[in-house]
Amino acid sequence: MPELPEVETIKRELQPLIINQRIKDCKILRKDIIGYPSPERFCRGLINETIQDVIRRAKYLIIVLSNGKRLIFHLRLSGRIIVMDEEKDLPLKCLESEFKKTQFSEKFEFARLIIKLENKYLIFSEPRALGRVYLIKEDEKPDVLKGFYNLSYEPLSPEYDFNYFKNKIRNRKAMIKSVLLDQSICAGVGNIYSDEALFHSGIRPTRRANTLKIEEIFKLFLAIKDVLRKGIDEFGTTVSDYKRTDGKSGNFQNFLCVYDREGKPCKKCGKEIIVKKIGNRSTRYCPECQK
DNA sequence: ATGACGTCCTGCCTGC
DNA sequence: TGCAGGCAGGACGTCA
Repeated sequence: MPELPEVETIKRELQPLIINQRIKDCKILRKDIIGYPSPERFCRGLINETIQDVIRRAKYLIIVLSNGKRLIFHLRLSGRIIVMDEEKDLPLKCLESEFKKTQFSEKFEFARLIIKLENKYLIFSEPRALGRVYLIKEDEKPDVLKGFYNLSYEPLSPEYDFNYFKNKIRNRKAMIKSVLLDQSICAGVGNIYSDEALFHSGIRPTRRANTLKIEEIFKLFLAIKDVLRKGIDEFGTTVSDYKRTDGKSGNFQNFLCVYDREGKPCKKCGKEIIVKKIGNRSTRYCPECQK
């Protein structure tokens, strides 16, 4: 599941591949992944634009186009962005049938959107079809992107300082795990990095946020930044779906202490890592190290 | 405003 | 072997 470090990795890998490329064509293979505007307006608005930059905001990947337009991807659980060098200069309507039974079939199995650039294809693949793509003009703020406009500061930016974090969480009565998943509090943090940050700060995920002591809030604040930075350094976490643009896996799964480790011994104390549903989300923690 | 919970979606895994 | 059912999970809608 692509969280901040995974999307950051994809962004970095995408930049040298697609910046300055002009969009020649666009084919939507599944209409409901287009979050805004209509599929027809989406394609029309994309063609002939030039890619100026690739940036990231929380878990959103943003392709900045000429004329201030933005192509925004949310990968949700299983979305992938694949760049494929152009083998043949095919019109997009022939592309699928041409490639379906070839060595590229894997890349097209769950393709929901194919964007044809000057000498490559940008493929948005999403088995679970929960991911979304939006195209917005400079002055547009569609309701479907409400969450995007309510994000907190970037957790790795200087503005995301201890005071900001403390003020956001200290009056919350919900369990700290749920609070960390709130994108208006911890933009870009998802299930993996929230569990890991709680482990490293020794806090049990079921604790109510407003019961955390100041020292604990500080430990948690540092741990969030640490796991995110480390996640980026290791090219993200691959446990099931996430792959980099070239199909390679990330490395951070090798450093996980609790996530995906239920039933295994804690790396610190040896006790069994347990899993518990918190707010409909599986949450892993060490009952010994996290109080 | 906040918190708890249901819904979306579909591949994959488990169990009978 | 095959099929049903549950699970994964980010964001958002609904309700109290």
